[in-house]
This record gives sequence, structure tokens and C-alpha cells, in this order.
Amino acid sequence: MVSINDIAKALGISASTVSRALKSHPDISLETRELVKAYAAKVNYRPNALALSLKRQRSQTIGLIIPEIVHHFFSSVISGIEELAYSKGYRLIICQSNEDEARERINLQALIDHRVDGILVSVSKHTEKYDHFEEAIRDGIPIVLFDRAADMLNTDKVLVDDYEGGLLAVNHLVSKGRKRIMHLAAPEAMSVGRQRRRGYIDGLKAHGIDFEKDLIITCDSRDGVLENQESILKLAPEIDGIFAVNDNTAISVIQLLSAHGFKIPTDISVVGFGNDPIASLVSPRLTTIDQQGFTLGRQAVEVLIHRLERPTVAGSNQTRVIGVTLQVRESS
Amino acid sequence: MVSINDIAKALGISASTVSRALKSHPDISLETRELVKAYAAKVNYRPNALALSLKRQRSQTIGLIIPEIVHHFFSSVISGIEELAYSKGYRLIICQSNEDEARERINLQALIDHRVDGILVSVSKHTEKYDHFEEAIRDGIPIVLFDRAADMLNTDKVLVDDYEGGLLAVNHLVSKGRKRIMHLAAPEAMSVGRQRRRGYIDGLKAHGIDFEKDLIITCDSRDGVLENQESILKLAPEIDGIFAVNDNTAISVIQLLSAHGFKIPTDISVVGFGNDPIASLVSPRLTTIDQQGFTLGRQAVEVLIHRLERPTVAGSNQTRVIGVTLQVRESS
DNA sequence: ATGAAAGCGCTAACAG
DNA sequence: CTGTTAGCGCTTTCAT
Repeated sequence: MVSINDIAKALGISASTVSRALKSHPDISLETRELVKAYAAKVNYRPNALALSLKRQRSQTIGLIIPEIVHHFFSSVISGIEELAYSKGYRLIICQSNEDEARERINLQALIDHRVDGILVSVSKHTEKYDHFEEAIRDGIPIVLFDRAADMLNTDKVLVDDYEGGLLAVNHLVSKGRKRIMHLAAPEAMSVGRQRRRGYIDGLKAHGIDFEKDLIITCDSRDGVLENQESILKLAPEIDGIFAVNDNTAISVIQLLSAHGFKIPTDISVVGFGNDPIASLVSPRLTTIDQQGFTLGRQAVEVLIHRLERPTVAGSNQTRVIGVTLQVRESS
Repeated sequence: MVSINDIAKALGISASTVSRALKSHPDISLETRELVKAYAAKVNYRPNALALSLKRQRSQTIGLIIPEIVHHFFSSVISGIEELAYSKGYRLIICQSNEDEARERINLQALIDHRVDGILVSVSKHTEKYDHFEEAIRDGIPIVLFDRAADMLNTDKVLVDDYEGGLLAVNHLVSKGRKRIMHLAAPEAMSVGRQRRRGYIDGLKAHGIDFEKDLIITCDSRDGVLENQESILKLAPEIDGIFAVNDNTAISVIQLLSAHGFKIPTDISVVGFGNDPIASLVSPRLTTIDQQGFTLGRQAVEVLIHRLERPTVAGSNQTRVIGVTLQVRESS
């Protein structure tokens, strides 16, 4: 790897001249410029981004902390982030928290140590204390939370309209004549799940349907469905609709119910959340709420870069909400 | 962000003493050590990784170029890479080539500029010339190719046993009494697809079945199936098995055939490749070849780090092959 | 038009 | 036990 100094020595001129010549500084004679450029090209000179970052106090790098990469929604978000970051000249350092608070803390610290210009994070499911984020925010590190945020955190956020998604799902089920709708919900602690549940409850209310606590079962995965199969099957004969907090859960419950003789959607209509590609491949094809991961990722970067390139006005945080849409298919 | 110099000034000692105290260098008196550490903790001192990298000529960072992130196999690979890299104290800079050669070149250059310690790459589908990689390899930049490699590239590789996968698929189909087996193949240019096709052909040969050129259709996606539906449907009555180069194609062809009255697997058995999660959710559940993306990712990092931490012995490249397994389900 | 020097944050060889 | 100095690669003010 040849450095500016190497070029300077080889050409018998000073490093500063080389530096300037390389960026076509008008002070440098055309002759020298050409000479330097030709030589640089010949020896395949490439500026050292590390040195530049150190000098400029700016790394043109964005850090990303994501709960898990192997997940259609999150990988779509990453793709959107990469896409826009790339086009704006930023690199991406990715860390995976694996839904683990300790790891999230370490990742955050590592990104700060690497002097990334800003950090994008979707909070881990099991994070209970937020002081690591609070401290970073207090220290002036630009942080944008996406999808999974925490109310108490005072920073920019880009969220999915989970509440609206819950409403849409319930509205749709009711419009199909469903009246006793079960909700397979995420744990209370998850902001995202809480909003979907709120949408569900308010959706019922809006149609004058009493919300029954017993119809909400905390169960947000394939395993969850298996663990709760007794309660689900016991309630099944009395219900006519299910809104599941995500597609996997919806698909699992459909399989469970089908295996026990229930007809979907004749007996029970099912709506999922996420519009995972599997939703349109299972049978019956799953009605679900589409959340635009790719767009969410792009917007998160947009908000972050906007913040990076303006003087940080304290207390002027923005929260963007990405719209959701209902995808009606065969399961409802 | 406080620096070592700041601490030195504040404490009225020299920067080098601070540096040494922080790493508990035995030369420094216990007293000073404690003093420095206490102060550093108080002001929340964090070493600047950029400065360290510049100094050490080592960034503890690995670059990754991947065709597309939103893809179950690739996201699994990324996850495996992240996992092991993290545990070995490396960070990950991720770039997406979007299957575009120009972008792949830019990504490679950017990673080199950032002085990553090594680069992991899965070659873009549309890359035709490999001189960018050749040059980097010649310059001594440690590169490990995974999944999609190029024969001419002289470096470490970690590959899926695609050939074996093709063999397994055909063996299985034959064992089910299938004799006229169609292959939905990737374009010739793709190394991965070529190997699967070779496995298919050799698998037939091994069972004394003549390989018929007409039974190979270049078609490796949902769109491909739609484009080729005429030829597929025309051949359908004469065949009794299909080996598709990937799960998506397999699922699409099942849908096409089912829609036209063919019974799967009674009339035609279908085997896919990849063991994407959708494979076990569609109906009929898809028989397929499992390729362990996560393991592949881990091994790629392992090989890279091994190379990073040894003196580079020229011409001693290793190629690791990750085993595949047949997952028998309902479609065959 | 060009060069010298300082500094970004850190470490390490060398001095004392 | 601690400090000085130089240098990783680059830019930029300030000379000349």
C-alpha cells in the first residue's frame, strides 16, 4: 500500500504538494499535477480512509445494531439501509444483538469506539434498561431508532404504523362478519407488539365489540403456538377470527387448526402481520399487513444523514411513521 | 470524546504514561495506574479505534461483499459470519453488490480503502471479468470466496457441495422410481448452478439413465417458470420427476403443475435446493437439499482469520466444502 | 507554486 | 517509574 509520502519521496517533492496535486488544487502547477496523478495511478495509490477519518473527525460510516439478520423483515430493512447509505457515500458497520441486551451494549460501545458518524438501532426484544442509549444520546452521538423503539428514549425514530396495522386487521375481519376475534400477541414489553394489540382493541371497540381479555393469548412464534395449543384449541370452537402478531404465528396457528378439523377461512378467518414472502406461498394464502421494510430502512438512513449534516438542534427530534397496507388473501 | 492527551493534561502527566497506565503496564506505579484509570472511567474515556488501526496497521475489521441481503441463504451466511467475527473481536463492514459487477468493483475498492484486514466475497451473478479480484489478491489482500467462486481465482474458498446436492436429489428421485427427470437449471455462467447440473447429469448416469438435453431448461426463478411455462407444460406429461436448482423455482413449478391438473408427487416428484424455510411450509411440503448457510459463514470467517493470523504462505490456498443433506418431505 | 510544521489519537523505542 | 520523540497517513495553515 503506497502512501502520499511514498509518492512524495519518489517524485522528490513534498507530501503536501502531492496531497494538493491529487485533488487538483489550483495552487499547484498543471505540470506537477499531471506528474503526480500519473505516478499515483501507476502505483495504484489509494487514500487511506482510516487516516482521513482520523484527520477529518468523520468516518463516513454508519453503525447498525439489529436484533437478528436472518429474518425477512430485518434483512429488508438492512437492504434499504445499505442501499441509501451507499448512494450517499457512507459505509455500514453491522452488528447483531441476537435479541440480547448485554450484546447490544457491547455492540453500541464498539460502534462508538469506531467513531461511526451515527448509529441506527432496532432495540433488542429483551432489553430492559436503556441507559446505554440514554448516555450515548446525551453524549451527542446521533442515534436513530427504527421499528423497535422505546418511548423514554429522546431521539429520532422511524416506526412502522403498528397500531394502524392492528386496526386494519380487525376492521377487515369484522367486515367479513367475524365477531369473536382472538389475538395472538407479543409480550407486553415489546413496543411493536403493544401497538398492534392497541390497534386490535380499538378496532373492536370501533365496531362496538366488547374486548374479551381471554381472547388475547401471549404467543408470537411457532413454538408459542405449540405451547399454547390447548388453550387455543379450547377456544377455537367459540371464535371466528384470529389476528396474529406476525406471519409465522398466523401460519402455525392455521396449521394447528387445520389439523384439528377447522376450516380456514370458513370456520375461522386468520390475519397475520408482516407480509413475509411465505404468506403468499402457504395454503391457504395468508391475509396479512404489509410493512415496508426496505422503505423503513431507507427512511431511517435519511433521517440519520439529515441529522448528521445539520447543526444538532437539541430537542428537535422527529418521528416518522411508515404506512402499512392490508393484503387480502385466502385465509380470511 | 476525551482523548489520552486530554487525560494527560488534566492529570499533569504525559500521554505515554496514561497510555501505559491504562493497559496496566508493569512499569507504571500502582498509584499512577489507579489514578489514571479512575479518571479515565470518570470521564468515560474510550480508545479511538481509528487511531489504533492507523497505528497498528490493522483494523480488526472484515469486509463483506454479498450479492443480496434479502435472501434466506445469504442472510444466514451473514449471520454466521457476524457471529464468529464478533467472537473473535472483528467488526464487519457489509456491502451489497446487488448482483452488479460495477458495484462489486466499487465495493471492493471501498473496502480496500478502509483498510479492512480481509475480505469475504460471494461473487455477483453478473460478474464476467475478475481482474479486480485478481489484482487485490496479487496485492496481498486476504480474500476468501464463499459459495459463488470463480475457478480462475487463486485464493481460499469455502463452497457448498453443490455437485453432491445434485447427485443426492437425483438419487432420491430415482429411488422413488422416477426415470425421466427434468432439471430446471441456472444459467451456465453460475458456478453454483453448473455444479448442481453436473450432479444431476452424473446422478442419472450412475443409474444408467440417458441424460436428455431437452429435459434441462434454464429457469431459476418464479419469473423464469412463468416465462417457460409452455415448454414445461408440454413436457410435463412425459416426465415423472423434477430437480429444480433452487426452492423458489421448485415451488413455482409445483404451483404451475398443480394448476394444470398434475398431482405432486403422484404424477411428478419435485426436489428443490436450499432448504429455505418456505420449503417446509408450502403444500405439499418440499423435498430439498439443505445447505448450511450459517455454517458456511462461520467457516469462511475461520479460514479468513486463519490466513490473517499466519504468515501468508504463497500458493497454499485451501478450499473447504460444506456438506449438504437431503430433506425428504411430501413433494417426492 | 511549493514546502515545513503541526496535529488528528495512539503507541513504542529510547532516554533518563 | 516517567517523559520525549517519532510516526502511522493525511490535511492545512503559514511561511517563503
